[in-house]
Amino acid sequence: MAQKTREQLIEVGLKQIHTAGYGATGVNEILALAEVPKGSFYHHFPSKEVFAAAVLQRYGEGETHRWEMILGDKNQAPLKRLRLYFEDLISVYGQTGPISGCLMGNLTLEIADHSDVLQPMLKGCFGAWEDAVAEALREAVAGGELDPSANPGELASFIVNNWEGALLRSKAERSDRALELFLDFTFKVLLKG
Amino acid sequence: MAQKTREQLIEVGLKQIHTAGYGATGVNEILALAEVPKGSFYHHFPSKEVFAAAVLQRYGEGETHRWEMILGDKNQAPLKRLRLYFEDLISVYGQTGPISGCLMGNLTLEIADHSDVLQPMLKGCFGAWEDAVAEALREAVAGGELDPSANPGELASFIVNNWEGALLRSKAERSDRALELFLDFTFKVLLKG
DNA sequence: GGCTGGGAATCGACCGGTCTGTCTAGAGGT
DNA sequence: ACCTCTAGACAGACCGGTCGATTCCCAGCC
Repeated sequence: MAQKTREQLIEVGLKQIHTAGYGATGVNEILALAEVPKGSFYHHFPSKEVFAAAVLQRYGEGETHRWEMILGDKNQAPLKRLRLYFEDLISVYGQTGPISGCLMGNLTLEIADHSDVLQPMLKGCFGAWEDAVAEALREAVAGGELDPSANPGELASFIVNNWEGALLRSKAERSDRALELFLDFTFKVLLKG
Repeated sequence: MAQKTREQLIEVGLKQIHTAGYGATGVNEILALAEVPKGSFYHHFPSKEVFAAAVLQRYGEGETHRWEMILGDKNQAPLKRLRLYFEDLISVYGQTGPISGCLMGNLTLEIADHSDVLQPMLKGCFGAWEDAVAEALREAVAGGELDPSANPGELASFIVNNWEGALLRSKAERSDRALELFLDFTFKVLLKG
C-alpha cells in the first residue's frame, strides 16, 4: 500500500511536470489528482525537489526501456534501428504526439542552473542516452554501414543534442517541421552511407 | 519619465527572467530591483505575460543588433563571419559567460505550449534569426565557399536548432563541451568547404 | 489463537509567506 | 482642470512545508 501511494504520486507527478513544467506544477495539484493527502507526500519525499528527482528517474527508466527495445533489435541494421528510434520519438514527443517535449530538456532549461540535486541527474541521463546512441553507431561502423573514420561518441553526442534543439524549435513553431528536418540531416548528411 | 520607468522595468525584467526563468521571477522582485511601485507596472503592462512579451522583444532587438554587427561585416568571408558569430555567442551565453542560456530557448520550453501571446513571438524571433544565418550561407554559396547544392534555408534552420540543443546540453553538463562540439561539427562537417 | 507494542503510513488542518492583480489617492506636467 | 503616471496598501488565492492525531500492519510474546 505504501509503495502504491508513492508510485501513484510519481506517476501523476511525471505527467503533470512533463506537460506543465516543474514550477507551474504545485504539490497540491498533484495531491488532488492522485487523491493523496499532503501528509503522505511529505512522508515519502522530503521536498518537492527530491520528488522531481524521483520523477526524473522514473522517466529515465521508461526511456531506457524504449531505446533498449528499439536500438537493441538485432533483426534490423544499426542505422535502420536508429532511424526507427527517432521516428518513434517524434510520434511520441512531437507536436502531433500525446505529450510534446522531453522532460529532460524541459527540466534542464528550467532548473539545472539552480538545482544541485537535479543537475547531476540530468547530466547522467543525457550521458546514458548518448552512450546508447553511440553504441548503435559503433555497430554501424562494425557492419560497414558507417565510415570507419567516424567518431561514434562525438557523433552520438551531436545527434542527441540536435534532437533536443529540434524538439525545442518544434515547440516554438508548434509544428514537427524541425523534427523532420533533424531526421533528414541526421541520416542524409551526418550518417550518410 | 514615463518611458524611463517602462525601460527600467524591461531592463531589470530581462535580466531576471533570463537568469531565473519566467515562472521563478515574481513581479514584486522586479519592482524591488527597479525601484518602481506596483501601480506603475500595471499602468504600463496589463499582465506579467504581456510584460514578458515586451522583454522578449527587447531581447530580440539586442540579438538582431549582434548578428547585424558580426554577420554584416563584409570585410570577412561569410563563413568566417558565421564562425565568429557563434564564437561570440559561446563567450556570452556559454557556461563560462556572464549569463548562460538563450532567453528564447528558455521561454520556449517553459511557456510556448501554454501562452498564445509568447508562442507566435518566439516563432517569429527564431524565424528572423534563421533568416540572418541563411543569408550568410547564401553569400557563402555565392562566394564559392559553400557547395552550390547546399540548401541555405534548411541548413540555417538545422544549425540554429542545433545551437539551441547544444546550449541546453551545456546547461545539463555545466560545461561548454557541447558548444565546442557544435562548432566543430557545424564548420567541419555541415559547412565544409 | 489472542494480545500488544511500535513503527510505518495516512490524513488534513494549519503556517508564514508569496503570488498576480486591483483600487484609490495624489503628484506633476501642460 | 485634465490626464498621465506614480504610489503602495490591499485582496484573495495559492505556495511549499509542518505538525500532531489517527489508523494500520505485523512481529513477538504468552
